[in-house]
Amino acid sequence: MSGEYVMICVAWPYANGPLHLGHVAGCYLPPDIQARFERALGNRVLMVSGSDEHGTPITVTAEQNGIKPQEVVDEFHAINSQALLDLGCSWEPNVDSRGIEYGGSLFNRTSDPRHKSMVQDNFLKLLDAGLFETKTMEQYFEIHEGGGGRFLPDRYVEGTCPSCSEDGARGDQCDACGATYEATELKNPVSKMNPSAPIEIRNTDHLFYRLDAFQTVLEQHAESQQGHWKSNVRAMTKQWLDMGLRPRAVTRDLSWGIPLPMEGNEWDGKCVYVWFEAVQGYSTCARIWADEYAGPNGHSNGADAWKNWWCISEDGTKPRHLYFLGKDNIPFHTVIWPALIMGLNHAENGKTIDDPVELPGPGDYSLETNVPAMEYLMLSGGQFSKSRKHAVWLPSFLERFDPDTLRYYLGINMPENHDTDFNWPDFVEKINSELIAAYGNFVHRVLTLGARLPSSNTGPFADFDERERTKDTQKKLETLHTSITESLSRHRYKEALRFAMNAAQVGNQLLQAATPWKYLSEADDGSNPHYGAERIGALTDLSFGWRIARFLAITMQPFLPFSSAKLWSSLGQSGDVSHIPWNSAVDWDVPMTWNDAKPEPLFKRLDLEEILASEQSLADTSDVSEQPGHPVKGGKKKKKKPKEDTEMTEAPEGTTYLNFETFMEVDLRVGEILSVEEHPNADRLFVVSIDDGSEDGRTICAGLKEYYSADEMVGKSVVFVANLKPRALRGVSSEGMMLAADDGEGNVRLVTVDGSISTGSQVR
RNA sequence: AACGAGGUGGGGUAGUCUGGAUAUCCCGUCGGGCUCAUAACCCGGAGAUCGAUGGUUCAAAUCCAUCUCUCGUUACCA
Repeated sequence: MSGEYVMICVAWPYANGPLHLGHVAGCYLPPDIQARFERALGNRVLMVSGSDEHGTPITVTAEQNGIKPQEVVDEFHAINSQALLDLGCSWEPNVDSRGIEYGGSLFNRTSDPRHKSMVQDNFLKLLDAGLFETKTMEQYFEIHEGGGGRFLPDRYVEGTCPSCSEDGARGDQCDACGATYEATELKNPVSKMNPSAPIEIRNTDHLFYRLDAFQTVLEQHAESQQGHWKSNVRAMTKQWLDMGLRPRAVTRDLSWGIPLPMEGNEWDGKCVYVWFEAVQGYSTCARIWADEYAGPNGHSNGADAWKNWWCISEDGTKPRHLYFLGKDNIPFHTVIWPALIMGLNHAENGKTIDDPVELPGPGDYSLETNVPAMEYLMLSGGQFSKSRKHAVWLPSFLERFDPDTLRYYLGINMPENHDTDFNWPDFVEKINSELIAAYGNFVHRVLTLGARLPSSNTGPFADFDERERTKDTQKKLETLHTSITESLSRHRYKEALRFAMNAAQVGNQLLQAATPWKYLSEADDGSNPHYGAERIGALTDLSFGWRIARFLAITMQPFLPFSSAKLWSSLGQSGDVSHIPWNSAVDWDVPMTWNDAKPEPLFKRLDLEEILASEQSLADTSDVSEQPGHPVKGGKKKKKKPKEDTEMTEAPEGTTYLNFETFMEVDLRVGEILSVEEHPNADRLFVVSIDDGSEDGRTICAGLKEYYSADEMVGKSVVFVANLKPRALRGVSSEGMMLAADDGEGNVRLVTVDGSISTGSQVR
C-alpha cells in the first residue's frame, strides 16, 4: 500500500466568521489526523481546502459593517487559516517535506482568480454537453434610483400574507398562519434590506443542472459504497436518491460570486450558485497546488501532477479520495459532487446529455472513496451558534490553551457516530486524568528515572537494552500498533486514540511491576544475595520504558503533533517525528538515545475553577442553563451563574427617557383569566380567555407553559396590554399580551392585582 | 406539529446494518498496594432487567410492531 495516492478533501469553511470548536471537531481535526497517519505510512498525500468566500450572507455582513465583501473574506480567511495552523493542522508546508513527489497541501480560497476561471471552464463544458437546461422564473426585483437594482432572494422579501392578510409575512411563508405559497403571491412586497425601494416581479432565466440524468449511475455508486460508508452517510444519501433527483439551479441573481461565462445581456448580474462552485474547489485547489508548487519544485509530472491524485490511471488504479465534512453536508458530497464529477467526465469524453452516463473509468476523474462525515459537537448541551454567541472560538481558545489538549479532547470525544458535547468540566477532567495522568505521567516517569541513572555516552538506558526479558510487553505493543493502524484506516479516531493511550497504560504497568526506583535510592546493603540480578532486571524494564515512550511519540503524532515532537527530542531522537515511518514504532532494534536536558512534563495540569472564572468570554454556558426542557446527556455539568449580557450591563448608560405621552399610549388593563386551553398547533403556547370587562372578552396566546399549569392560571387577575395589534399565532388570533416578570434565570411570574377591582380597569 | 437522529452501570462510550455463550473500554466510586512520577501509578470490588411493552427465533442490546422520552432542524416562544 505504500506510495498510494491519497487525496484528502476538507470542507471549505465559510469566510463569514471565525471557526469554532464545533467546526474543528467536525471537519478540521479528523482530516489532519488522517493526513498525518497516511504520510507516516509512506503514502502520497495531497490535502486541499480553503475559504468559501462567496454568497449573499457575506454581502450582508459587508453591508452591515459598511465595508466591501472582499474585506470581509480577507479578514476571516486570514484569521481562520492562521487558527488552523496554530492548531497544528498541516496546511504548511505546501510541499510535503519528504519531497514534491509525495504531495503537499493547500488551503486556498474561492476568490482566487484561478479558481474562478477553472469553474467557468467547467461550466462551459457542462453547458456544451447539454447538461444544463434553462428555466424562466419569476423573482422580486428591487429597483434603485437611476434605473439599476437587484433581484432579491425569497428570504429578503416580506409583505402581506395572501392567505390571512397579516403583515410581516416572509417571502414564501407566513409566520402568522403558517401558510406557504409562491413568493410572487405575496401582497405589498417590500425589500427587507431596503424597504423604501420600489419592488416588482421580473422574469429571470436560470440554468439548472440535469441531476436527474445521474440518478441511475448514482444509485449504482451508492450501492457499491454500502460496505464502508458510515450509517449516517448511507441514510442521508438514500433519502436523496429515493426522493428522485431533479434538475438543480446552478445560477443565481447574485452580486458576489463568480459571473457566468456567457455572452448576452440576459446573463448580466448572474453568478454561479455557491454550491456548484465551492465543491469544485476540491479539484481546482489540487490544480492550483500543482501549478504553484509541483511544477516549480520539479515534480515529475510538472503542473499535471494533480492528475496523480485526481484521475484513474490507465490500469484502473484509483487514487483514494477522502472527504471530511459535517453531517449537514453529506448529500452535497455523495450525490451532487459525484454528479458533477461524472458530468465533467462525460463532457470531456465528448458525450452529451443524449448519451447514457457511466461510472468513471481509466483517465476519468475519480469519485470519492469514503466520506467519513461527522455528527455535531455541542457546547454544554446546546448547539454552537454564531448569532446567539454560544460558541468557543478557535482563535481565542488557542490563545489560552495548548493545542494538543484540544486535539486530545476532541479526538477522544469525536462526534463520529452521534453528537457529543464540549464542556469545561469534562475537558479539564479528560486532560488531567487521562492525557496527563496516563500518558504525560508515564513519559515523565521514564525520563526522570532515567535522568537519575548514571549516564554513559549512550545515555542511561543503552546498557540495559535486553530484549528477551520484555518479550511479552513487546507483543502487547505490537498488538496495539495493529489495532491503532486498523482503527485509523477505518476512520475510527476515538478508538485509535484509546488504543494509543493503552500503550501508556502498558508502560505504567511495566514500571509498577519492575519498581526500578528501589535500585536508585537504596544501595546494596548485602542483605539480598540477588540484589545485583534484580537491579539489572528492573533497569532493563525501565529502559524498555524508553521504547514505549518512543512508540507513543510515533503513534500519538497524528493526534498530538506538538507533544510528540517534544517527547521525540526528550528521548534524544533526531529529526522530525512526523517523518518517522509508522512501523518504526515497533522496531525494537532502534539504538537508544538520550537527551541530557532536564526532563520537563509534556503538559500542564488544568484548573477548572480558574478556567470557569476566566472563560466566560469563551463560552457563556448560561445561555443553555436558561433553557429548561433542553437537557442533554453529558451537558448538565454544573454551570457558573449566568453573567449579565454585555449589552445589558451597558444599558443603564444608554437609557433614554420616555415621554409621558408615549408611555400612556400603552393601554394596560386588568382582566381575569376565565379559562386556559392548550394551543392546538403549538407546543409552547396556551390559549387564554380573559374577561376584560367587555361582553365578548378576549383571547390571548401566552408562552407560559413552562412556568404555569392551566389550573394555576385560571381565576388570576392579571394585567394585560389592551391595545396591542392583534396577531395570529399558529392559527389562533392573540389580542394582547399579559405582563409577567422574568428574572432572566428561568423564573417567570405573572403580574397580578392587589385586592379586587373590576375587570377592564385601566392600569397606570 | 412535520421531518431527521438517538435512549446501553453515576457520567461518557463500543457492540446494533451482518442475532449467539460471563455486554466493551475510559472516567468516577469503594477497598488494597506503591511512593519514581504533574493529588500522579498499579491491583481488586461494587454497580446495567441494554428506554417500555409485545412479537419473530433454539437464541434478541442486535430483527419486526406499538408506545414513551430526549436531541436537532423548521414552526413557535405577545
